[in-house]
Amino acid sequence: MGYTISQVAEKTSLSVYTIRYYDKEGLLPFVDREKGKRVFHDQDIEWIDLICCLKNTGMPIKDIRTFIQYCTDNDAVVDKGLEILIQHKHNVEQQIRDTQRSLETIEYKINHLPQMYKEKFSTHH
Amino acid sequence: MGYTISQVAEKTSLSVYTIRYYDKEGLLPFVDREKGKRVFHDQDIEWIDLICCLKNTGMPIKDIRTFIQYCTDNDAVVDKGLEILIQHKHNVEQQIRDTQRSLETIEYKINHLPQMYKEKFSTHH
DNA sequence: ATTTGACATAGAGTTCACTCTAGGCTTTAT
DNA sequence: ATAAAGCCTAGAGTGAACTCTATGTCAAAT
Repeated sequence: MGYTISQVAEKTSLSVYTIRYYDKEGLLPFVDREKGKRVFHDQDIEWIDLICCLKNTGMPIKDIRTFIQYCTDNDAVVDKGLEILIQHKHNVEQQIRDTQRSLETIEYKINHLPQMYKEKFSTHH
Repeated sequence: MGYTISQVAEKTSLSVYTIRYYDKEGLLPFVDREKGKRVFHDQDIEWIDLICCLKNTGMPIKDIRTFIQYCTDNDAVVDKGLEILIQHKHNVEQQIRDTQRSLETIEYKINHLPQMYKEKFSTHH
């Protein structure tokens, strides 16, 4: 019943340091304490998974904090949290499109590298 | 014939500071000088575009430097540059898949946020 | 002739997201 | 009873990628 910080570190592949850092930064206001020690439950892991997703898709820590604050404040504000999540979803979709465009450019450059090389660096010109 | 640093800044939407920084970091060894001032040509812009693509897809500066060094050394090593580019292409493809998975998680969480909220924060439990 | 503007360098400062150290407490094993 | 392991906090340190400041040069405009 309840995980220690190092068990959560294993489960989430975050370091213990990072989890404490996230807590310090206000990302984990929902974590319980027992005699000063953090005790994590399954729902907490779900929240941390979401936090990791947001981080991995480029949301800065302070925006994640804002999101979590909206979610923990009260029912009225959870909608604002939802709004942030939906907006971020659109950002990530755009991000995928941008990365795909970069990928196309990289593929193009792979095919044209010898030529780019010649034009610029060949002793021949 | 040839662009100034601020013209290149406009074209690439990098700042003048960033371009100088990249040069300092050895990313732009191909840029000519005239009386101490950098003079950029169209091929240089193509190289800078590639550099931006690599940066935007998460390649660290020092790896970009290595790549550029391979490309500028001599014909024998340009193949090594090509190899790096192809490897990076695979990384980016993986990165897109990862981001798509994160996106799916975010979509799932959007649908389950009210429930996650209730389970953890509702006064009712 | 002087002022303005764009360029240059060296190096300091900033921000972000960790990552680690020092020092302390508490439970468990020997 | 002492040592080891695992938790805690506060705060210092790190590395990446800029971003800016100070200072200086030089060419063109007034």
